[in-house]
Formats: sequence, C-alpha cells, structure tokens
Amino acid sequence: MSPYDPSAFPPFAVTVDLVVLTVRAHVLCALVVRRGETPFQGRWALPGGFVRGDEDLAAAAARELAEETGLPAHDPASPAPGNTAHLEQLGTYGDPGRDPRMRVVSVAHLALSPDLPAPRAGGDANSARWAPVDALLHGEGGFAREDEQPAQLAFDHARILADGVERARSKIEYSSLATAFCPPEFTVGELRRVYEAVWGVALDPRNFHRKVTGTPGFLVPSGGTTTRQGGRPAQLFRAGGATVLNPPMLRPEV
Amino acid sequence: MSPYDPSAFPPFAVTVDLVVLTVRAHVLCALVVRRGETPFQGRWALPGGFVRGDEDLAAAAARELAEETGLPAHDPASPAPGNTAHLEQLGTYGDPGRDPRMRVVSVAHLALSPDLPAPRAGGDANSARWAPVDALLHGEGGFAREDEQPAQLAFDHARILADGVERARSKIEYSSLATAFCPPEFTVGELRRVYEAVWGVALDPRNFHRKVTGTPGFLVPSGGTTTRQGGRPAQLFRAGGATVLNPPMLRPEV
DNA sequence: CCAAAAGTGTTCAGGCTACACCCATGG
DNA sequence: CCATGGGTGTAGCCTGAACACTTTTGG
Repeated sequence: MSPYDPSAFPPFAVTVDLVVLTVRAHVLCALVVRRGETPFQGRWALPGGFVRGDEDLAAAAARELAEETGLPAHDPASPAPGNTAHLEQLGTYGDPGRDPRMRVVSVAHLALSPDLPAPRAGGDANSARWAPVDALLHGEGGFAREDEQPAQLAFDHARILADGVERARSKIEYSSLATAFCPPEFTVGELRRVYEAVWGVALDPRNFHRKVTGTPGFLVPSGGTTTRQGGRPAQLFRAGGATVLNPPMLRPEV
Repeated sequence: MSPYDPSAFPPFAVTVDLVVLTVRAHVLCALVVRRGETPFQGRWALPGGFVRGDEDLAAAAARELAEETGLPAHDPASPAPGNTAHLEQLGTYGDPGRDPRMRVVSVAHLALSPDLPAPRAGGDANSARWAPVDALLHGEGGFAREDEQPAQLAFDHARILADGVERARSKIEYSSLATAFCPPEFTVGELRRVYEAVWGVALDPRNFHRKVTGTPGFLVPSGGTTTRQGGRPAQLFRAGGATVLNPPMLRPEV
C-alpha cells in the first residue's frame, strides 16, 4: 500500500472546539457549557461539535458559535461591522487518548465577542455560562458560590483555553483585535479597560489615550459623546480599518 | 442522534504537511517533493503523509521530517541542541474538496533547518529538492533550467507555504528562531544573512551586531573564532537560552 | 464645591539610525 | 598595501514613562 493512498487511512473524527472570550465587569471570561454525557459528565467544557462532511472548518466554527451565542462571525480580515464576533483558527489538538472513546482531532478556534446579555444554549440556561478565565485555569475558588462546579475542565480543554487566552493577550499588542471586545461604538476608556482586563495590569489613562488616538487607522471618531462612565463626557469611536498596529501597544513588564 | 455521539461521525483522513524552510546561498528555500501519482502527478508538493492511528500530530510531523531530511526534530521550547530542526504546528487546512479524492484534513507544520547537504527522499535524488520560496510563490521563472517544473504547487500547498513563510518572517522578529537556520556555531554575520534572506532586506551590519549581542540570552560566545567569510576573524556564538527577544528585532519598513 | 473621568503639555531616559572610525585577516 | 568583513563610538531623532495640569460633567 502506498503511503499516499487515501483509501487506506486510519479513521478519525474531526471536531471544532471554541474558546469564546469576552470582558464582563472588567474581568476576562470564557464561555463554558456543562456536559450532559459521559465522559466528564457534569463537568464544564468548551463548546464544540463535529465538523460535517461537506463543511469547511471555519464554517463549522461559525455555526457552533452562532448556536451557542447567537452571534454571527465575520472574517478575520475585516473589522467587526455590527454585533459580530471575531473568529480565527487557534490550533489543532490530536493526542491519541484525549477522548477516551475514540480518536478525535479537534481544530480549536478563538472567538472574541463584546459583552453579551446572557449565553443561550439550547434553551437551557443552566448549561452554559461565562466564567472568569482565572478561575477556570488556576483556581478552584474563583467561582462565586459553592454549588457551582470547581473549574477542572473536561478533556484537554484547560490547555486549549490557556492557549487561546495567550493568543488573545499577545495579539492585542500588535493588532486592533481589542476592539472585538467592544460594542460598535466605544470610548477610549472602555477600550483601556479591555486591555487592563485581558492583560491583568493597570495602564496610565493619559498615555493610553494619546497612544491609541495617535496610532493611524486604529480608531475613528464617530462624532457622538457619552457620559456613561461618569465624569467628563467622552468621545465615541469606531474601529478603524487598520488590523496591524504600528507602533504596537506595549504590555508593561511582568 | 446526539451531536456529541462520536460513533456517528463523518469519516475524515488526517494528514500532516510540512513547510520545511532553510537558507541556502542567501536565499530562503523550501523543501518540495515531486508527486508520482494522481492527482497533480508530476507536480511539486510539500512533503507530508497520513497520521497513524496511535500517533500524536507532532510525532507524525517529526517522523515525516526525519524521513525526508534525516533530521531529528526537537521541542519548540528548547533551543536547537545539535543538528536538529525546529518544528511547530502551523495551521490546519480542511476545505472540502482540497483533495479531489476524499475529505482530507491536513495539519500543517513549520520546520526550520540549517543548510543541509542535499535532500534525500527514499533514495530518489530527483524526487525532492530545495526551491526558492519566491519562485514557488510568485514566479514561474524562478527555476534555473527550463526542464525543471514551473512552480505551481499541488493541492492548496501554495497557500500553506505562504502561511509558513509569513509565520517565519514574523516570528524571527520577536523570538530567537533565526538561530534555527544556523549551524550549532555561527557568527553574527551569518545570523544577519539569515535575517536578510528571510526578510528580503539589507540590514546595517554595525547596528545588527550591537543589537543581537546586546539582547540578553540571545547569543552566548562559544570561545572560538572563524574566518570562513574572509576579512577579520569573527567570534563564534551558540544560541542562548532565550526564546523571546526583548527588545525585538525590528523589521525595516517596506 | 467636590469627585470622577477625559484629555493635553512637558520633561526625561533610553532605544534606534546613520555613519565615522578602527581592527584583523587573506591575497 | 588593499579589499573584505568584524567590531566600537557617537550624535540626533523619536518614543514611551511619568506626572502636572486643565476640562467637563454629576451629585
């Protein structure tokens, strides 16, 4: 048998898993769903599902995202046009044994969304929620009440989530991706709080303002102002056309 | 049927494809193999093959790399300890129809290697070669003699190669990855010629020298000197432990 | 008037660029 | 002695960090 003969291949299942991130109340959160079946029954997991036989990987990810959040995805090349989510491929996880039932290769995707009212997962409000990534990755104690499960995610999803968070943290440095966490119109202060939540640091509001408004193509004023944060009214902006930031935003030293 | 029931999945074949890059004679080159079978018979393609039933994705990529080049791969986390290649996952390509025979999902990997004597592919010297990436991606005219095929790669391999080259170009900015193109001991000038070949630019030798020797952990002197480039003898270095460069190397404006 | 958030001006330190200049070898 | 590449010094520009200060709202 030739090694290039596709009629003699080992059988694989291919799935997409989603790392959906958002910023809620100044905290970076990920979407998790509760598993109703073995293995890992009752544990939290990343949303995902099988790729259909005639379906592109990106299309499968967009379909799963819409099913879980109601958000349409948009192409990574173009900036977010209305209430949509950024979606990009993250990486592929295919250890034999990562799913005890059979050989499953999962193509993980990273989605970034503005703050949403509430997750909806097949009508069952208790089966999907936003959880702080710190609690999911490090702490058992990050959940508010004791009846909410501790954070050990099913399968290798903790690793996938960690990779997605790291991708988001590094990518907002040199791209305009942070605007994907914001509604269509937002203030400089709201954008700064996104950076602060994702990086877990405090930034100087004055220098941040100069930096983002001075980076060509990052922000365009939409004309309006708002006072929803209190204090002096702030200008409203939309995401500009730029996707790569030059110069980049600098993450403070650890 | 539940969407999570793995016994009812559509059948996929999973392969690994390799973008193997090296710098030969100041030119960035990729390893390509000539296809002996339909489809795309006689065309150049990226090396690759099926993932075995009990094999990790990274292991499959390392196995294919060793079969094609004889090089052992090493973990991306550790710097190259001898004559080994850097190997990392690049991305996954799963369009229905990318292989006309059946549904194939390919997990592409990026390998960076020092200049090798000659490719060896199953003993057939004519079936594998290093080709300049510019010729493979843009020009039909990049090949030296007319009897060598023009550059149209099989399947979606041109896209995969372009993604791999772009990954390498951006990653040598902020990581020590450029040393993966060098032999275990190398001079600052040799490292500079790697950057110049990968980026396609000319760099100031004086400032480059100061920059790389001043970046902590990037290079460690090995004690020896060499005169293989002519002129004043140059210090020999090994790759230091650092994987991320702070400050990064700056790619000149386009 | 006071608190709070939005912006602007200014100063200082450090990195990058450009280029003058010296060093050590082979031919 | 000259060409070639290796390596150091230095002046000017620019950017980012730090922080004083003004602006504009709500209570």
